[in-house]
Amino acid sequence: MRVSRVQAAENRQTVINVASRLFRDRGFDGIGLKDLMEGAGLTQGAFYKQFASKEDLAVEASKRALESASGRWSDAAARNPDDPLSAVIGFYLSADHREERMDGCPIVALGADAARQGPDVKAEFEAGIKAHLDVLGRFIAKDGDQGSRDKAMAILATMVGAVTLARAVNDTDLARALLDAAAALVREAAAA
Amino acid sequence: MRVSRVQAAENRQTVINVASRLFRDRGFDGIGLKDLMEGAGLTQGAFYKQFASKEDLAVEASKRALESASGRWSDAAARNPDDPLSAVIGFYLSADHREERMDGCPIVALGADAARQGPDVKAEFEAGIKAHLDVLGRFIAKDGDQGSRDKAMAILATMVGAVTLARAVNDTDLARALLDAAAALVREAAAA
DNA sequence: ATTATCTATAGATCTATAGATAATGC
DNA sequence: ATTATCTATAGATCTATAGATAATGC
Repeated sequence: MRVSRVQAAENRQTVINVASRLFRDRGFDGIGLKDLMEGAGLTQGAFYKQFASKEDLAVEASKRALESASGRWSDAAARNPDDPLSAVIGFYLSADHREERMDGCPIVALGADAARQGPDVKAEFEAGIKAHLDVLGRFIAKDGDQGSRDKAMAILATMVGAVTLARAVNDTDLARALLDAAAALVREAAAA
Repeated sequence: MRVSRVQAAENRQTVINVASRLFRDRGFDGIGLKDLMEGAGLTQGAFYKQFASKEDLAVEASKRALESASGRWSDAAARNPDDPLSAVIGFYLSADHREERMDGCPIVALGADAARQGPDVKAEFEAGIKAHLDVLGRFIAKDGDQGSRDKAMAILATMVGAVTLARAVNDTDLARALLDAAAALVREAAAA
């Protein structure tokens, strides 16, 4: 039954990856350790050799989800160096992103959950939000633009809020209008 | 043990009011029927004569919270007819609002939770979001302003996103900067 | 010898229901 | 007679722990 250290380390990573997706889909309180471990092909009993508590996993899973998310932003920007903002808007403020909670932005999926968690989870969100702001700041900054950090903060807020609103309504036309209106404001803010 | 119809109706309203606050504080999955009912001075056993299910209460509590929230917006606007936008920004994008999850905006506190709920909860969020947009649209509209609904959508997204971000971080200075940056963008958007 | 995972379980809590009680409302 | 609330409980699930197992790693 015992596996090698390498395998155990891999198992740990698999649990974190699974949790980063299932927490986004169902919330920190919406899924139990049994289902999380089974999602990684293990049983519940193996959990506590790998993690100190469910909250510990929430910290690791948040970190993983946020790093993946800011990575997606910089990848999209790198693939479209002429217009990185449009690249990010294109996937973030899209109907697809509205529908893919499990693989979408963790700030939208779990930001309100994080507000109810302890300082360790919030520390990961803080780092992840700063990483998003860094990516945004890099491509909206103009020569001698003092306020690009402030612009990045307002733009990130607009984008996170728009997807939150779009997901909270039934009407897909309203959802689309919310995303489009946010995209327009983001473009204005970046151009100003 | 039985109470009058009037008293029973009052009890129902109390449970809904308590739930509208406790759900915002802890999430739909973060609090059980026992604590909800005790918060209203009743026992768990009385629940199912009043509500069909926990989800049914989630629907009623969402409706109550959202109506109260859009009411707060129009009240603030009515008290400051010269500058209603500043009135709303003043309380919504404030440090106080960041800290009062339980009595604050339900779109921020429960929007991501609502995305995981059934269509009935989402219908209440949709109605509540539309009510917020109506209030906003009323005081940002200028003569012949075709895009005021779009502007209202983008502004609401910015405000909801900013409070979400501000609550997800530990650093209160960063939280303040996020709220202030959003306020600046909201003013620009409304003025444009 | 150590240990990652397994099965099994403790003890708490969850949603929901059943039956008793006591007051209302006819 | 009806019924809002109560106590009690069913049955499921939750987090966490204990002890067995079997493979690793020295």
